[in-house]
Amino acid sequence: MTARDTPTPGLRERKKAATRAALREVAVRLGREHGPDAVTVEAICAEVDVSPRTFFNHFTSKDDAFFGAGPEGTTDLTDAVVARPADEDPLTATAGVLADILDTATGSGVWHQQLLLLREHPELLGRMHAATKATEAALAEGIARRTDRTVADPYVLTTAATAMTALRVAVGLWLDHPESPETAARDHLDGVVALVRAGLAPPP
Amino acid sequence: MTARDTPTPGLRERKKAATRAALREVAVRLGREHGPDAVTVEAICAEVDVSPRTFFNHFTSKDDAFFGAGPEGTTDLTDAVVARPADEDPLTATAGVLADILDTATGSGVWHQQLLLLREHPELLGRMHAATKATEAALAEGIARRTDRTVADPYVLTTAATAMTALRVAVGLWLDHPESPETAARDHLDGVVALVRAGLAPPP
DNA sequence: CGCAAGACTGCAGTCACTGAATACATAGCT
DNA sequence: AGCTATGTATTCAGTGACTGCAGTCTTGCG
Repeated sequence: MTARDTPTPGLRERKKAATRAALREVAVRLGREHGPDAVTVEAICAEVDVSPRTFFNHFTSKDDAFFGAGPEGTTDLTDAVVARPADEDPLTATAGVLADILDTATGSGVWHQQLLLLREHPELLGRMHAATKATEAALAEGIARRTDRTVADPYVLTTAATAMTALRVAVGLWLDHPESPETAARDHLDGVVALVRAGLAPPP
Repeated sequence: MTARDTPTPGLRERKKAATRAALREVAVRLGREHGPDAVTVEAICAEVDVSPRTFFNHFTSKDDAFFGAGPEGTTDLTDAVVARPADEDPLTATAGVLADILDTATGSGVWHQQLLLLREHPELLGRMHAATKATEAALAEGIARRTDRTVADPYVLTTAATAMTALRVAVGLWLDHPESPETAARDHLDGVVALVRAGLAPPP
């Protein structure tokens, strides 16, 4: 969904990506072991064997290491929404894009660890909000183009915000039900979206 | 909505509350003037004439001074949702509670300043997320009691989350339209809720 | 008045984070 | 292969958020 143009991005960039991934993995693991606050940047860097300064060349803050904020293009999201089948209404199209992301994300082991870290230490939730907001803005942009409206339009804003909320609720449900198979995350999203589509009418 | 039990809480507590309020006010004002990062705790304390150590006796972090996190009871919210007229569906009842809060909040001058600070410096949004999450949980509890369900129920979670999202979008719209009178915040919320109730169906 | 509690202060220390100068490896060109 | 330009990692020095501790002063109460 991000970049399909670089089959071999060059040794230099590969090494950079490797250290970045190593830093994130160690950060998440240590965070789950001892709690995020108890983990110092120095400790993370010691395990990866890089200097603390290098850490901040990769991540703008310690928290950035915990949840990706990696090179996930937000403009791609806008295009993805626009590229959805024309017969889908805005909510369906947006939810579809999020569902696709969910399918690819559930395959990542680090992603699950990140979610568990978030669940165990809710104080980190706030830090992730920035990334969520960027995603929401990208979705709003796509919805705006699709419906020939502006990004300040109440309908556009509400739909984008609600879609992100649905994703959040769905992921929460998915985490709360570890008994179901991993592919169920998308199903949760579908269920939540169905509730929204019904106008949140009280069920029988 | 919070405490109506202490007519005169004693001189000591009044002075404490006064310094706390002074710290918050100065923090918000300086934050809007120079940006949150450029404002040092030392500068805030210098203006209020207390030691920096005292600052951290009142607020756990510098950001805590920017948005209240004051003694706003969350249990009251749960009761408020339950106490709504029985003929209202869950979404209506929840939105009604939020609308009431909105009405009282719009009267506060500091509240508006805090919102403007948030709008001008979105990186602070994340720090407020914790408070939002607590509010959402309280709403979910109320909805659960109202509908005779559990707080883990997808419908309950989705409704509470969507209501909070609606509030967020409505406040955003309100801030974007300073030309309308102050009482319009509630109207924005009504509009957003109406969109949700329609299942976010694409408008003509 | 005298005493206990609590709010405030100063100090020392840790750690997140930044800018600048530098060493080093890689990429691209000849 | 050799040379150069570019980007990455490192070292160093410094700022500022935040904490624990020990001690002072004010307030509340008997």
